[in-house]
Order: sequence, then C-alpha cells, then structure tokens
Amino acid sequence: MYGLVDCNNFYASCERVFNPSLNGVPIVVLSNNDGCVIARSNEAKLLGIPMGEPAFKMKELIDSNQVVVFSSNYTLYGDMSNRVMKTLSTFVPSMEIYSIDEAFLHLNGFEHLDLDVFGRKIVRITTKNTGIPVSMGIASTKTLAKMASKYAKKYKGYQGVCVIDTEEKRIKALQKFDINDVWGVGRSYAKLMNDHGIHTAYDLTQRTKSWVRKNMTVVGERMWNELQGIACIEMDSTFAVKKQICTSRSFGTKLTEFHDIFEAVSNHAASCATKLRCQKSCAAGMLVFIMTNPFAEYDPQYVNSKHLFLSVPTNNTPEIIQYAKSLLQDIYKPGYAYKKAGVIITEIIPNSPLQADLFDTIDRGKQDKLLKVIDGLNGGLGSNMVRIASQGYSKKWKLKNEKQSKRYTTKLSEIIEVKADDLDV
DNA sequence: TCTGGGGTCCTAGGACCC
DNA sequence: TCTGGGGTCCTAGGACCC
Repeated sequence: MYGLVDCNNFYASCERVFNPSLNGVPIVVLSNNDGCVIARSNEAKLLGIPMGEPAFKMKELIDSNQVVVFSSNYTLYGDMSNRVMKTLSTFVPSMEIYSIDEAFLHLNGFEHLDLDVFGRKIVRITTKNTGIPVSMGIASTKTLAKMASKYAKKYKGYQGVCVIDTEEKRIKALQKFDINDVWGVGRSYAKLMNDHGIHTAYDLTQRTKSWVRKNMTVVGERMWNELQGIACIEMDSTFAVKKQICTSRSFGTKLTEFHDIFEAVSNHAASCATKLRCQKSCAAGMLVFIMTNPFAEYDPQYVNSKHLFLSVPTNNTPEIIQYAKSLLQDIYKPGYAYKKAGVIITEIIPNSPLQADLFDTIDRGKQDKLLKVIDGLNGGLGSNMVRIASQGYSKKWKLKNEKQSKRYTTKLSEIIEVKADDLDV
C-alpha cells in the first residue's frame, strides 16, 4: 500500500504558521515577480480566485475582499518543507519526497495496522509538530493514493485521511472522480477524454487496454493499470541526480542594455554552478536564452538561445559565467526590450572521474579548493555573500517581491545580508 | 524490373508534474 | 502598467552501424 501525504494550501499555510492572526482570512501567494497566483487559502478559493491567474487581473476581487497577498518566500517554504518531511520520515522506513509539499510513504509491512487509524495519527502529529495542516490518501497504487488524498481534502468527514482498500471503495471512488483531476491527465488528455465521452476516472477504466495504448501511449496504459489497482509506478526513494539544471527569471523591469542583462545572466550562471557542485556534477553542455515580453503584443519580439559543448566539463563559477557571456554576446541584439533570461545546463556528468584536456590551462585542483571555501562562506553567511564581480549589485534585473514575509526560519543570514549591503556602499 | 534485417543513438517536440 | 520557475518522460524520425 502507498500513502500520499499532501500539505493543504502549502505556501499559504507556511505564511499562517508565523502569523496566526491570518487564520480564517483569505490569503494568496504570488509567483516570482508578483506575477500569478500560485497558492490560495480555502477562503481565497471560495472567493473564486483561480490558480495561475495573473495577479493584476484579480486586483479588484482581492481588494474588495481584503485578501492578504504575499510575494513568494521560497527560503521559508523550503525550510518548512524540510520540517514536514523530517516528521513524516519518523513514521515509515521508506518514503519518497515527491515535491515541496508531497511525499509518498511506503506502507508495506503495516498491513497488521488499521491504516485509517495509522493515517490519522500521521496527519495529527505532523500538523501538531510543524503547524502545517496535511491530508493523506492510502491505496494500492500511487495514482489511487493521489485520488484518495483529494477525497481526504474535500470531505471533512474523513478527518484528513481517506483509505481505498476494497474493490467496492475503489469502484465508488473512480465513479465519482472527474477524469480531469486524475494524476497524469493534463490539458491535452482532458480534451481527448472529453472528445470521447470519458468524464470520470471510471469511464476510462471501461475502455480497453488497446484503446488506451493507441490513444495515450504507454503513459496512458500505466495510468489505466494504476486505476485498476495494478501498481506500475514504483517507489523511488533514492536521491535523484538532476539531468538538467535551469536558472531563469523574468526581470522586474524591461532591460535593453547588454551589461544589465549580463549581470542577470551572470547570477543565473553562478546559481547553476552552485547547483552543479551541490550534486557533485559538472556541466558538459550549456545554453543561454533571452526573450522579450510575449504579452507586449505591440513591442518588437525577439527570442533566441545558443548552445555550447564544453571542451572540459566544469562546475567552476567563473568559467561557467565566461561561457555564458560569450553565448549571450552571440544572441544579444540591441534595440529590444528584454523581459527574461536564463541559463540551462543541458549535459550533466559526474564530477569524478573527469576526462581532462591535455592542453588545459586552468589549475583545476586549485580552483576546486577556492570554490569549496566560497561555498562554505556562502553556506554559513548567506548565498552570494562572496560573488564574482560580474554578478554585480545593480539589482536592475531584480524581480518584484513587494509583499514578502520575513525569513522566520533563517534569521542569521538575514542579519548578515543587511551587513553585506552596507559593505557594498 | 528487381533493392534486407536488425540494431543504437540523438534530437525536437509534446505531454505531464509541482 | 502588471502574465512564474524548474523539472521528467515519451515518441517519431533521422542518422548511423554491421
């Protein structure tokens, strides 16, 4: 059996933990740059504020209902996530952290327990220990567990836990479940389902396996099996090394000058390099992209990217910034109002053993020592305390986050970052 | 006129997730 | 005025191998 534990309205709940006066008050959390609504408290959902909606379109609704608005605070959410996961890990020998606010628990070996009771204990203690309300779905496959967790959230009577452990319950759950809410059904499959008169999860299970295979490939076939109670999606508790690493941001304002955009790209490249070192990897290929604002219909549009294979794979910050600079130089064209830039590491390999270059001019041993010291300093004092000059301090590219809450869980670095700004002067 | 069989690897594009 | 960011997996088709 699989259990899926899912935090309720996670980002909104994180904000509430440190500001209990917000209980019962509608809250929304905005994406980077204060762009779109990415989390809503139940009260905000009831007001009809949709997920993913641009904030400016919701302004009237937000103002007239005194909705409290937050810019996203990922440092805080990441930290709260760690607390939740740590608590969950005390209940089972094996779990898989599926996203910032969800984890699958492996329940094999717990058959002797009343899973309903066990689930409620997990929900109760996790909420008590962290302040974050959670729900749990339990079933014989991951897809059914996801479904169960939605029921647990939707109906108060479940007390936070829904268990699908009999054929009767499975069929009933499938029949009442909108096909659009099934794990793995996105926009395009939703249309396909609609076109074929499939409205519930049950309807899909009534199609033949070959129909599903033909119209939805092997992905759909797995989904079909999972809904029937045949597990196809295994637990994966191993730490997964990323196959692709990307850092990109929209700018707070439009930028036209090369050096302003390069400052942003430098920071994105540095962040990619740090992420590479964190997972003990090197970049063997990378890509830089820039784009104008696609929503500004009447502005001239320009989107471009360029890819590069590295002769010696590296995770060295200055080196990666240099490559990024030359790529940016190749694609930058003056005269456009740029809105977004990003760096993507496309080919990732382990940092050891590494194929060296006979004619390499860089003393990599020495560089590695330097980077270790920099990572150590930044880890203790706050990220980017020590930085490459081209990363700059102009902050012209910095995004809007006018309504960010405090860094309640990571105060030390906050204090030191203030000092860093003083030093900058 | 007639032109094999069995593979691997890579990429772009499309689908999905949170 | 204002529209996020970071990932994974699958498939078809092309290039190549023997």
